[in-house]
Amino acid sequence: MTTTPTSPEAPFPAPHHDHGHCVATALARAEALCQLRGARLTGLRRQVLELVWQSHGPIGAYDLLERLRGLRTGAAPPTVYRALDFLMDQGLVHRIARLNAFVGCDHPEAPHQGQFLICTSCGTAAELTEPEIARAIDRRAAALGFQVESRTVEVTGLCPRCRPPA
Amino acid sequence: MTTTPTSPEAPFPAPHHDHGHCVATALARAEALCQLRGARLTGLRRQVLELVWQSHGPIGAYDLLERLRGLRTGAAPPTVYRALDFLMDQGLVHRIARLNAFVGCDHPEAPHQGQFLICTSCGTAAELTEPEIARAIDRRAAALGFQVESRTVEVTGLCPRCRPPA
DNA sequence: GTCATGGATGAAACATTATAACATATGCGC
DNA sequence: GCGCATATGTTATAATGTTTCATCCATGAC
Repeated sequence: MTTTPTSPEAPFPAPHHDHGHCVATALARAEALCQLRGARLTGLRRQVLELVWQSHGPIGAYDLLERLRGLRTGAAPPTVYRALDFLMDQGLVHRIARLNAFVGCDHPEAPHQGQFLICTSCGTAAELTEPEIARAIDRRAAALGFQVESRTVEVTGLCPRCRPPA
Repeated sequence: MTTTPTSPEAPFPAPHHDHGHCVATALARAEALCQLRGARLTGLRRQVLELVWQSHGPIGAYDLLERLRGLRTGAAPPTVYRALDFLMDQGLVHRIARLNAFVGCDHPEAPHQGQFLICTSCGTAAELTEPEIARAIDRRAAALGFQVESRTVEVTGLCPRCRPPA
């Protein structure tokens, strides 16, 4: 597979890749994962997950709501937030605190917190899974007697396509 | 000085330390720093900074507003947010994205982004300045061609005083 | 001195993000 | 079918943050 725009080695997606394929893959994986876990990926939750993936970058809850209303009537804020809560519990979606926005997870199999590189120019967010970052945090925390529960790492800057060439 | 509860070596403050002293020190330092920079630490901004420090932990903008109204009449949300913007520009205050809250900075002299250990039990937040964490982030970002602007590192867990003894 | 200028604050309204509370529906085991 | 837990519908509200325009005030030019 030569076009894996969301693989760990190339977390920033190519500009014109077949994103429909990404979405389909993510949904299929979510389906399988929930079945395995006995979690109920209902129609609503599946729709919300699909919308998150379609956005192809961090998307706010109210933007999701607006799009969801194109798919079903009667959707309200709790509709979206509850679906997102489920999806986050399952590791299918991450929340980016700095942006108040949500993004699909590439590798939901193992529970984890995302580390993100967020481009301030084009808005894309690339997820990292860098053990060295987590280790550096954990070492310092341990030295201070702090028992780590979760790590939020959100880096802003310019992605390879948006940064000045030189 | 044997009681420096906010020194880099002991970022979690002792329970009963003289916090009034911390506040006074922070204000004096802010005063000197702004004078040096030609920045105007006005009465309002000074009051807000004092309230942030007095809270002795992350505090929300609307909590600050409520307290500020005890000191002056007519304060509104922009009153607080504008003061906080100034204080953040000067590095005197950091924002913790996960908490939508603000906290005084221990070492505002050099511009930096904070790294925080946030106790989910008692709510205190300890600021780190750990080059190794920043380096780990920068290494991975550089490998991906990402040009870093700012790094948000917010770790939740249990502080030494709240964690189970064993 | 006073006058122009720009930054700081006052004041009202509004925008965005998230949750509470309670009712209804739906799926699933028995 | 019944009963139960979970999921969803619905309304309202809370919490957080911004826009806009008016007014004030310190500072420097003249």
